Amino acid sequence: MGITLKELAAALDLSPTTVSRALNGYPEVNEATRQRVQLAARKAGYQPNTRAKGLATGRAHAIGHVIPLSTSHEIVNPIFADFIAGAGESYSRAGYDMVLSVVADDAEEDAYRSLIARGTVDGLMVHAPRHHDSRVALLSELGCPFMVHGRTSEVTSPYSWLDINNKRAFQRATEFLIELGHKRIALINGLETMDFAIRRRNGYESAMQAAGLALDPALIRSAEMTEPFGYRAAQEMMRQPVPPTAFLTSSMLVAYGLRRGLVDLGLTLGREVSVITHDDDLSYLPNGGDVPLFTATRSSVREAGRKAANMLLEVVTGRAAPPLTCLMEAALVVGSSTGRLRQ
Amino acid sequence: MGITLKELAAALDLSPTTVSRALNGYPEVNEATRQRVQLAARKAGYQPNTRAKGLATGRAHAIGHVIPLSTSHEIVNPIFADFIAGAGESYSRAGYDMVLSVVADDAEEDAYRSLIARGTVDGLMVHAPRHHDSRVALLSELGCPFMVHGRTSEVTSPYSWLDINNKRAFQRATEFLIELGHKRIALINGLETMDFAIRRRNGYESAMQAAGLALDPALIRSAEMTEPFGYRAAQEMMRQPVPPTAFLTSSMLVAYGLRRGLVDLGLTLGREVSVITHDDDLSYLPNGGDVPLFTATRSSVREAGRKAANMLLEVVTGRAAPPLTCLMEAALVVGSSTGRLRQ
DNA sequence: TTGAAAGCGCTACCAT
DNA sequence: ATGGTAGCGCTTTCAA
Repeated sequence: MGITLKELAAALDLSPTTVSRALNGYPEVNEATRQRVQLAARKAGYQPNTRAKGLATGRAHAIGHVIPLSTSHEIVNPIFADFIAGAGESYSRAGYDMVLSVVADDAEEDAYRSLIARGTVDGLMVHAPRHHDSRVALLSELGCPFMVHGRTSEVTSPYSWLDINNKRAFQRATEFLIELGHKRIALINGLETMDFAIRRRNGYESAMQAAGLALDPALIRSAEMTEPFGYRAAQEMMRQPVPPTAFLTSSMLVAYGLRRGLVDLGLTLGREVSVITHDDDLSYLPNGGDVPLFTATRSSVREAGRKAANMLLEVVTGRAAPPLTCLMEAALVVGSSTGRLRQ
Repeated sequence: MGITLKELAAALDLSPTTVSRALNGYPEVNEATRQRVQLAARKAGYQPNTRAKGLATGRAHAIGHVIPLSTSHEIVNPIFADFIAGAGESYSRAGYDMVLSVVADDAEEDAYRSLIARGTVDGLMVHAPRHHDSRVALLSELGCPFMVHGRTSEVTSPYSWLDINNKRAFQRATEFLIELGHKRIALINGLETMDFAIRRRNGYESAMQAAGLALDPALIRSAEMTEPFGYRAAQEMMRQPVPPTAFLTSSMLVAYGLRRGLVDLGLTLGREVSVITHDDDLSYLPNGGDVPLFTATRSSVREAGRKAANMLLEVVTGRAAPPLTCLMEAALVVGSSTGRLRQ
């Protein structure tokens, strides 16, 4: 370990009280004393013991993130990882620690309870909310500050959240494809137990209906967003009697699977079939026309993580009163030839 | 919060001492008393305060992972996320917390120092070791138990690590391609400041040299493992006077870029050009012949995380004395048509 | 088998 | 402006 406050005080021939005050910026300390203390602390490499400080103040200076194991395909999802990275940045900057709790599916609620009851964290971030999600009620009841990345429905009490405007994003993407003349647009959606997937489908359906286009169930598919899912969706849908001319999807992994599936069928992307991805950044492609239409890039997701974490910290430190909410618009990059109609 | 030990003791008309002993499995407690205490604790939802326990015992019951910000392209790397997920599993099971510290590049060493000095963690996991990495010396000096995921060179003191046998893996993959008749094999490697990349190159070079094949610098490229890197490598290499007939690479993202780059050139994967990926699992592809040769799949990386965490816990709890080491062989799936020679 | 009491390192209240 | 002291909630001698 390092040196303790008491030892530091003894070395300076001061009381622990004064040293503590000097280090924590209390005004009643003589400026000369403060300088002396700070210098000595730095020289001795003094760092206050987290646990002792926490015990005395009643705050953990830590924020918890709970990751259920099944969802941990999820952790592999760049969206998820980037969000965590962004949040971690904010915590570090604020002098908070991030506690990640990876637990079995059925132990998720216990994990929240435990983190709170043991006093390990001052606040919690809730990931991947389902359309109906009991965690919001649970955490409200437990009285621990929390922030949801996303939203959930049918919750009576207000709660803090930060979300991408998924409905609007998918609506715009669909409109774009429709303007290009597409009529058979396939939606390769995430699991529709998830709130974000419902919203995306709503956006897609709004745009289709507004354009007077029929909703063909054969063109809508929903599952966990993996590569195999994308691959199979591409293969199976293109083998239908009347295949889609465009695919709209939401995940980098699904998009990879889709593209591979289409290429394996001998189709040329952007000519014979279009793939519009939600979270894919393909701006490195040489042809400007191949820039994707529509992206929630890594940097924007990380930004979301930073922002959500900062909002949570506001609440935790009492600088703001919940609920705090934020609806971010997805970045929209226009000019994609991958949205081009079959010629 | 919850109820405290003292309150629980008062309610049971016992001393805190006895309650503590009963709950922590000390043998000298009357079995009847223990039952009574455990029942009451469960009913009251009692959870010991982490910080108080830590203060009293001197252990944090937490393990730290430090993620430098620049590397946090890295966090997006499925390999990295899966490892964390696996480690998190082990920690949870052992009743340990995982503390993730995301910090600016130049603050990495400080982050380690701080985590240790503040007593926030009992042990540390070191990620993405460079070929020459000062962190091992630092942590050895600080005397904090740690475990490296990977290895580093030129370190005098022994240290604990868990690594994939990268050299052997790439050697075997190269041999496989050579057996298929490939002579111009491109290596699209990770950043060669990283230890794993050096080892992979060594494996590749050994196999090439053993087969009497020349090492063409034009066929070796090294950079951070992103999609754009793969795309550009494919495009540029295939435009050389004598292009490669096969690509050997190490990352899912690079492989995606590579494949897209090749497809954009109008080439057919597995027929005109081969791509062998280290960490890609494409076993979902319908054609058995398209199963990838060579994988460090998500599940195996997660397994590595679990294992590394368990080893670290062994050291932290004093059940084993460092250094603990483990060299895992990469899974090898033979029979890939993506390794097929140009026909 | 149980309990009293002294800390762990820090903060915060009450004095001076 | 500085110091004494009582905890925060738990574990751990030492006694009984």
